[in-house]
Amino acid sequence: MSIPNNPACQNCKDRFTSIFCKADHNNLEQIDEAKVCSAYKKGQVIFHEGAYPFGVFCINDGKIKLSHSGDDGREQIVRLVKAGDIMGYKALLSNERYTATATALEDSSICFIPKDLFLNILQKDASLSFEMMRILSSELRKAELKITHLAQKPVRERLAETLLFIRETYGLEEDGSTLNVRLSREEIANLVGTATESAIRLLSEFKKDGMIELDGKRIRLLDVPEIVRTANLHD
Amino acid sequence: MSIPNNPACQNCKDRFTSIFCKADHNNLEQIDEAKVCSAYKKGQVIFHEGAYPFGVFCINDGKIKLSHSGDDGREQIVRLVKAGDIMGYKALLSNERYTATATALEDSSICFIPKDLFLNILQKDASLSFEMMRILSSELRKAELKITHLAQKPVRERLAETLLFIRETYGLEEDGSTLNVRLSREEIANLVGTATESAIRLLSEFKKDGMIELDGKRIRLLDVPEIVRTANLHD
DNA sequence: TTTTTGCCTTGATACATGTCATAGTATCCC
DNA sequence: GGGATACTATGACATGTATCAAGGCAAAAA
Repeated sequence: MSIPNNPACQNCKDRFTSIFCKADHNNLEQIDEAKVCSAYKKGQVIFHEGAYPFGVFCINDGKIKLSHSGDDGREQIVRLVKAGDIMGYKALLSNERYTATATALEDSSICFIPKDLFLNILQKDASLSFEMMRILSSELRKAELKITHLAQKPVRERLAETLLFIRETYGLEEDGSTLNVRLSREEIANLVGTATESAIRLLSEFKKDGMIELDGKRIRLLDVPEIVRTANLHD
Repeated sequence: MSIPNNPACQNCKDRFTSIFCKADHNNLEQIDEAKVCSAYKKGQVIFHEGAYPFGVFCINDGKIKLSHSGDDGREQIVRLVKAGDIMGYKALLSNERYTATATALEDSSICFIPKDLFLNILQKDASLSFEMMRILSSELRKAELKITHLAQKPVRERLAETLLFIRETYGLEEDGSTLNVRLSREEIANLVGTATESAIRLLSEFKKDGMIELDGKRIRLLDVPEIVRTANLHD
C-alpha cells in the first residue's frame, strides 16, 4: 500500500505555511512523534468515502483530489489539495464517516496524525483551533460560491473559472504559463460539473480563441485577462 | 429599523439546543450582558452581502434565509436559519466581508453578540470553539453534497430533495404534513437552483402525482416515501 | 366596490448541454 | 515491439431547462 518514510515535521518544507505553523512548539513535537508518513503512488486512494476516520492527513508533498461519487457513479471533485494542506478533518470533527474519497493526482508523501492526538491538541491549543476555524470558514465560503455558480452560470464560464482556480491552487510551471498539474479531461469536467465531452469541446473552443494552448494534459494559459472575462467574475 | 427587547439568554427557549449550550456558564453571562436583541419584520434585511461584520447573530425566534446574489442579480439561497442557530460567524472567523445577505422570512427576534466578545470567548472556551468547528464541518459537508447534486441531478430530483430539506429544517405544522414555513415560488426556485417557472411546473406535477398538495404558499407533503424516491437519495 | 400590484400558472419556443456513436491518438504493459 | 487499454476528439441527436409572453388569481390599497 504505502512506503513509510518519516521526515521530521521540522524538516517539512511546508510547516511554515500549514495550519501547524500556528501550533504551540510543544504540541508540534508531540505530533512529530506520533505521526506516520507514507508515500502514495499516483492514482492511489488515501481514504474512501464511507470509511471511518482515524486521524487527519497532512500533505508533505504532492497533489490530491477530494471527490464525491454521485448516485450514477460519476464523480464530483470538491477540493484540490496541495502540499501544506490537511485533509480528513471534516469527518473527524463532525464525527462522521468520510463524505469524500481522496485520490493522489501524482506521487505524494503524506503524513497521518492520529485522531486522539489531533483532537486532544485542538482542545488545548486555542490558536491552532482558531486556525482550524479559519480554514473551515474559508472552505465553506468557497463551497457556497461554487453552489451559486453551479446554479447560475453556464458551463463555458465555469470552465474558465475552473482554469483560474487550478492556477490559483497549484500555480504555474517555470515557463510562467503552464498549469502545474496534469488532469484528465474527465477530471476537469468533474471539477466543473459537466460532461467530459462538453469540457473537451469548450477547451477546444478556448484554444481556437487563443486563450489557451493544449498539449495532451498540458494546459497553457495564454490570455489570462480573456479567461477572466470569460469566467465573468465580479463578485 | 428594529425594536430592541432584551430577553435574558437564560430565558431563551433555544439555549439548550444552540451552540451556547456548550459554553461555560461564566461566558454565557458575559454574552448575556453584552448582547442586544432586536425584532425584525418579515422581509427585513439583517445584514448585507459585502458589508463588514461586527458580531454574530443568534436567532431567538423566527426564520431567516441566507442568500448570495449572482452576477445577473438572481439570488441563490445557501442556507435556511432557524431559532437557536447562529449566523454571520463565517465572515467573522475568516475576517472578511459578508458573502451572503440575511433576510427575515417572517417576523423574527434576533440577538447580536459583538465581535470582540465572541472571538475572545472563543479563544478561552475550548468546548465552545469545538462546537463551532462541528457546526462549520457540518455546514461544509452539506454544502459539498449540494455541489454534487447541483452538478449531477436533474431539477426534478433536486426539488424533491429541497422539499425534504425544508421539512428537516423547519419541521411540519400541527397537522403533521404542512411545511412550517411560507416561501414564494421564486424562493423555492432559488433554493433548488432553477428558474421560477420550472419550480412551479414541477410542483404542479408533484401535485398531479399526489405527492403534495398546494394551497398558496402552503405546501402539504402527502406522500413522503414517494418524494424520497423522487429525490433519488442514497448517498 | 374597483383598481392596483404582486405573485402564480401555463403555453410556446429556443438553446445549451447531456448522451450516444465512432474514430483517432496516446499510453501502458507483457 | 505490438496489442490492449484508456483517453481524447468530433459529429449527430435528443431533451431538459431557461426564457419569453400572456393571462389568471388573490391580497392589498384606494
